[in-house]
Amino acid sequence: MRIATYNVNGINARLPVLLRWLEETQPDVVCLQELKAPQEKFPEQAIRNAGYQPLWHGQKSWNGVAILSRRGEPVEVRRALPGDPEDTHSRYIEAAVNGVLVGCLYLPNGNPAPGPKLDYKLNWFARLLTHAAELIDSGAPAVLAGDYNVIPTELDVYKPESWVDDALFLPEVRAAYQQLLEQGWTDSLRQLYPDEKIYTFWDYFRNAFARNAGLRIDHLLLSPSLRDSLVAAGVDKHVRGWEKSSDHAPVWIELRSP
DNA sequence: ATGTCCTCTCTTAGAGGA
Repeated sequence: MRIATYNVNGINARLPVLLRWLEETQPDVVCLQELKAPQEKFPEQAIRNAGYQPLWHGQKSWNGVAILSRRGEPVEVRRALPGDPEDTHSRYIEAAVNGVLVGCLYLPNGNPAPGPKLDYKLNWFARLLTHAAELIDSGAPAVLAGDYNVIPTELDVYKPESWVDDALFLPEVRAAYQQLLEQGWTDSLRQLYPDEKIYTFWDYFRNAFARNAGLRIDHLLLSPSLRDSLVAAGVDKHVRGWEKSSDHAPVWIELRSP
């Protein structure tokens, strides 16, 4: 079972690239972030024509998350992260798909930091930690996939010294990510490739992709019950080089069928 | 400070977000 995550940076602007990638790699489950489309502007028919059943939570202009499945209907569990009914951002959606609980998340960026945006990010992260602990306690086979906006370690950024004051790399943000791992979640790519430079995002600025000036900020975290099912993982880096590409590349894992 | 891309609007240029 292949599960992928892809920050599309505008699903309607990205539709040709998304459909080309789906056709090429045919992941079973796909988590999308940054739809940048209101609920009614999601390209539902095009996604269905590609063989996927979609579940999505849109929002005008910003954010927006979706789960696509070609292995039966994704059964919605929730479409918001618990813990703050006042939070209006569409940044989390969760569904049961083909026997796995899939949480698709778009963690706040947090820049400029310090400031209210960093505060929002840290509060959101605290809610994620609470929910993630409950998922582990439930014993369900679960994947938390998405754009975490966290550079976990120095190995995950082309030039760490340039990022020390950035909200993606601040000590308190990295510590929160570390807490997820301490709860028992497994960072799939690092599990299989502990020492390799692997990036999932390259800025549109300054010719970043050509220079491989990238960051690893898109992650697929596995609950303890899935840890031993992980058989492969990777980044579809070539997609970042396509015409009209997102600034992120798709990231995927392959789980052994139970 | 800058670079680029996407979306929306007090829309065809500029602002906000990333």
